[in-house]
Amino acid sequence: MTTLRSDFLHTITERGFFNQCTDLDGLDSRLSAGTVTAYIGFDCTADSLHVGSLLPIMLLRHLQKSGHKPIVLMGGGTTRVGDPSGKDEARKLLSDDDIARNMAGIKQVFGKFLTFGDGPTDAVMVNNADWLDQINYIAFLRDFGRHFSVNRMMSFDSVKLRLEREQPLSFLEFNYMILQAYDFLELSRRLGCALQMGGSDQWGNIVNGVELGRRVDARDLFGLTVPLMTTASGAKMGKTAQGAVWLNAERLSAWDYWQFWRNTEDADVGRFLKLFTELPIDEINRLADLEGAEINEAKKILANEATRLAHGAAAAAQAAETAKRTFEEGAAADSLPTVAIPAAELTTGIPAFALFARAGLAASNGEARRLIKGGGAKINDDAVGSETDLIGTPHLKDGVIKLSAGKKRHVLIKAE
RNA sequence: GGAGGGGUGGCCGAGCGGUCAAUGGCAGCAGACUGUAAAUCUGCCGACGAAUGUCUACGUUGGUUCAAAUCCAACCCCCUCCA
Repeated sequence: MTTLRSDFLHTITERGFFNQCTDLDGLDSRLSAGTVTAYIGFDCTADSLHVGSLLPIMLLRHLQKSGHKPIVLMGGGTTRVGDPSGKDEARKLLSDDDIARNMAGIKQVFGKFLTFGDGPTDAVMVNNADWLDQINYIAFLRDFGRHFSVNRMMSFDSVKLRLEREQPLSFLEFNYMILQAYDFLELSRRLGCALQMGGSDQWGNIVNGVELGRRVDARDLFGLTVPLMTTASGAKMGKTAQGAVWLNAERLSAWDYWQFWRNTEDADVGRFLKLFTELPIDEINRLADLEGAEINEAKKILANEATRLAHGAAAAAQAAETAKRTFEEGAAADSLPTVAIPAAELTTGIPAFALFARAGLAASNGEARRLIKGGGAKINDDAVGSETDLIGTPHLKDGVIKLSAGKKRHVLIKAE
């Protein structure tokens, strides 16, 4: 890789975002010459995005910060088809209502990371349902279908892998890449968009769009992908026991979000700092070189920075403070997740297993019993003797009862 | 349309009349060791119940049987080959 002149490409390669590009030199020149408009598409398959989407979101953020214009494309239309990339099975079809609801949830996330508006480098959000829903089948086939070679489409991983594994691929899904290619063309026509970015699994879809633009409009379009994120031990990024690591506070509290980053594997700290914070590279290198227990300092900084971006400085500071009180001082920080129980019930006392289940520390009474039998449950930092012990008013300390499941999961019980 | 094969717990995958809440692996939870890490080792891992236990589960619906995930029938879905 030779020297890159544009700030954007320089930054993202340095920070580990770069996977591949259709024409790196050409893109570099274009970015150096002036403002470039670029887009990334997002599925509307859930009502929030999760950490898996954070990489492309950060990419758009860097794009905007280096003086270019990001477009967030909501896949309101394409979600109705379903992207087969990287999947062995067709996703179940979502209803239009679901899609609309999901889109509303996702929109909230972007406001934290990008500046929206009407200015030349302000981000805009568009929905591909706006044009895909209008398509006339025959006209579309004649105008664009002829530019796609089925032979070629079969060679793209999203299709090829499915066929090789003898997994079914419906014609509906087969069309996905054509629609995504068409999106790029539409965006280039409507908004002068010249670059599509996405995860490495989107490469085939992106290339198709670049080619369609050249064939139909003789446009120079570019594609760029970011690597697929996995942790150092090979797990997919952003999935935990409780489910995905959501970016919406409604789906996952800032405290849990902070904890997710705090628990990063050692081997990932440097890489994650580069990708998910905006600290200077020198500082990151220094942090990543910390050894042994010292690297915990780097993890705290990672958690602080990442939480600040998604939930704001105040939430990040509070999470950090709560963590300090809870883990370093062993105290019951009053900002731990709290569950209110009617005072009358506490007076009577609640069996320990039932309390753990109600606090959300166990999914069922049975699981709570197992937790207690296995010695992982604590009340006010003392192991619970028996699952049927009555817990109530006598256990209140400073007005709260601290329940712990293992070392990391804590909940405060308060009377109401 | 014809001939085969298959649908089992979050996933993969055994079981093929009772001893099956169902071997094993993965994932997950907890414990030990550590540093709120990884790796490793140990325990747990359907729901409800203090408990003998009760209930719900092996594509769906019926049937045979004292007894079915296991046998039979119909139906639904998937795969392979043939037309």
